[in-house]
Amino acid sequence: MGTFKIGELAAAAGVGRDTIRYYERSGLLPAPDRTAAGYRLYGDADLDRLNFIRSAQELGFTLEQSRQLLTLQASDTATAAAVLEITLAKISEAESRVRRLSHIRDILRELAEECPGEVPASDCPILVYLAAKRSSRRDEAIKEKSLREQ
Amino acid sequence: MGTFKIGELAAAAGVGRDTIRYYERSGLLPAPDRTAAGYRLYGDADLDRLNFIRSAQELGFTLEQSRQLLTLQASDTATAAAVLEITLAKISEAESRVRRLSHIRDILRELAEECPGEVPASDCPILVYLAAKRSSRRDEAIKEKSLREQ
DNA sequence: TTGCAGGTTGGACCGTGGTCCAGGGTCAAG
DNA sequence: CTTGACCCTGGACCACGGTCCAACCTGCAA
Repeated sequence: MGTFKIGELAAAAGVGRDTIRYYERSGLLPAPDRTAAGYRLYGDADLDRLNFIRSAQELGFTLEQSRQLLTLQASDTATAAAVLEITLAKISEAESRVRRLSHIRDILRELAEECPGEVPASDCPILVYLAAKRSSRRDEAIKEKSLREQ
Repeated sequence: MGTFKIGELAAAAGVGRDTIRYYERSGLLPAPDRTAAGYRLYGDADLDRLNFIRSAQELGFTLEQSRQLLTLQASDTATAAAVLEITLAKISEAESRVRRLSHIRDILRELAEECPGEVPASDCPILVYLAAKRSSRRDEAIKEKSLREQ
């Protein structure tokens, strides 16, 4: 309840001042009122908005998606279905990342288990695996896309 | 068997020419011999090296880690234990990412299930969750570090 | 009045793994 | 001899989510 200068808002929300200005530039926070000297003045709604964004970030939403969610929240014509759509997409993204990471983890676990430790590095099954012909490791083209998304 | 120009090596390895030059700059590939005209000339060992790097990338290793693994492979004093150490670190990284992503996925699934779809967006339980006071959502400081690692 | 903490701006920079471009040189085929 | 495909270099640019900087201005306390 009340108005904050940028440093106060930053402290309240647990982010940096620069982050707040960055969010403003990115269209996540509205341009705030200013004092005569040009200082930004914020209110409780801005703190709520920042907290919303932080919660969304923790759930894996990008800033752009957070922006969309905030827009939906403010809309009086949008329905929950639009929010659900974004959420379902995020769920399947999380699912495929979990699948891919679990797969990697399993391969690494197997290799680590086989590794005796006290042999020369060049005999290490992990390096042998990495040096092996790639012909069998299947469907390169498919995986290529998901390399960025690990 | 044979020597390649950069385009041939790129095609054989399934990467771009620029990627090969980038790897050279980054110390992942040795500076190759050149023709009189300055063209880079590669051999089978370079193709093997590129394939090694690609395999390592698919297992989630960074280029820097790939470089370390290649160095260990080439060393005649290093033991497999050094490779194992890198691998174990990668495994626990994968494990914590899987935990985090699974947690997110579960929260989103729950919220999505509660969402009726045909209500105004602002009544959507997903948005309600994001707008809720953050006080309960625990241990902010701890999570903060892992935000980048999603 | 002076000092210092805070505010302002525009713009550069970070990591990661590339990708693209301009402006040139080279090489083999037709 | 020209055309086109390939090669060279140095440097800019991409996403993403910030972070930091210089150079300046403001507001409050001692």
